[in-house]
Amino acid sequence: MDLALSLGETPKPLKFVEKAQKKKESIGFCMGLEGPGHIIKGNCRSEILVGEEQEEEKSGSSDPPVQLDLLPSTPVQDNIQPLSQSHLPFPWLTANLLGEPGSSARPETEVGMKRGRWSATEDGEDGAVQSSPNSTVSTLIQMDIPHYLSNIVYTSDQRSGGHQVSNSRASTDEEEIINGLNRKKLRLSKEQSAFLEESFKEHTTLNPKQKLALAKQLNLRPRQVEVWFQNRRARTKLKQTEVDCEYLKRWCETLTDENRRLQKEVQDLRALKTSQPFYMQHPATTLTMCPSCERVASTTSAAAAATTKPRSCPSTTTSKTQVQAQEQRTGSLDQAKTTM
DNA sequence: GCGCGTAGTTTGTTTACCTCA
DNA sequence: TTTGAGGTAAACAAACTACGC
Repeated sequence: MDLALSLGETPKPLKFVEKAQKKKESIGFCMGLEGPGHIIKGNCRSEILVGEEQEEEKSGSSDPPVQLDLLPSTPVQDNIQPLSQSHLPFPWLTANLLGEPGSSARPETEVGMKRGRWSATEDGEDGAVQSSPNSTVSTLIQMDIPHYLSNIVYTSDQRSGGHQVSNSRASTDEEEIINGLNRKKLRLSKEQSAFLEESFKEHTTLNPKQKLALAKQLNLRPRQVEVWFQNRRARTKLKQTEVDCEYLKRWCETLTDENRRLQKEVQDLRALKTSQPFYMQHPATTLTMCPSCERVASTTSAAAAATTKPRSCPSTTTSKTQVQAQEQRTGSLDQAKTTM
């Protein structure tokens, strides 16, 4: 993102900000400082919602900000409030995020925000910065988001922390044209991704209700949630395909080895056959392999026609002479092998 | 015709690596 | 030799399109 950030200078006004200001809309693209040297930036949600999204906005216009806490240290599941609404699409989805009518005093939900501020504790990743008051680099994003999530302000680290800011994608086509972009792509925050992953574990597909609830909870558009699930399913399938391919590859190698071994055995038997005229006294001999013991045995064509199982197979009823013949053949084969 | 899912594609972001001053 | 800036390619993910059911 190319933002002209400079300390001590007045940032260039953005066209769409100006435009929104003229419209007396809260566009929510905020820049500021969070302590000395703390650059604060972020593109805030300013979106002309249509259809159901617009309805959502209207429905919760007076609600206080929702505190989300996606801190890894506070697993979502551990903070699940007992579901008062059994119809909630996800067990870890707390009811207060669904914008209950008349519920002005919502309990806090722990999804990464505390008092409307992302904690963004992304420790463990190369130089990830905690967005604490002591952090040197943090991004404070104030999002002008739907009213049911209004006043949410969260911090997120910058590049070092990986995916951040991103949130609150939501410019209209008009704005995108203004910004010279046909398509804006903003990365979801780690918290959002983690939350979506959790929900994906529960359901790989979403019904409209679940999609809306998730979108609300994560402050994303339903379309974003939908796309995320689509891509997630695609990734899962791709991964599974790779695993299957790997398995088939190994299986193919095994079969190739087995085939090579058997061909070698056939070759040995043929060599034995030519070196021992004893076999020539017999009528047409067929080499067959017992599927159970994988032993190769020679049988007459009549016997082979009668059964596919070699008569020398230990698993079958064998006569004394057959065993002796097998032993004789085996011994000859071993002898032939040692002389090779 | 609408809604949804999938496959394939496009595009923006991140990151590692390299070069050079 | 070290360091930081800048360029580049690969990998990844978000978003889109076309198509089928």
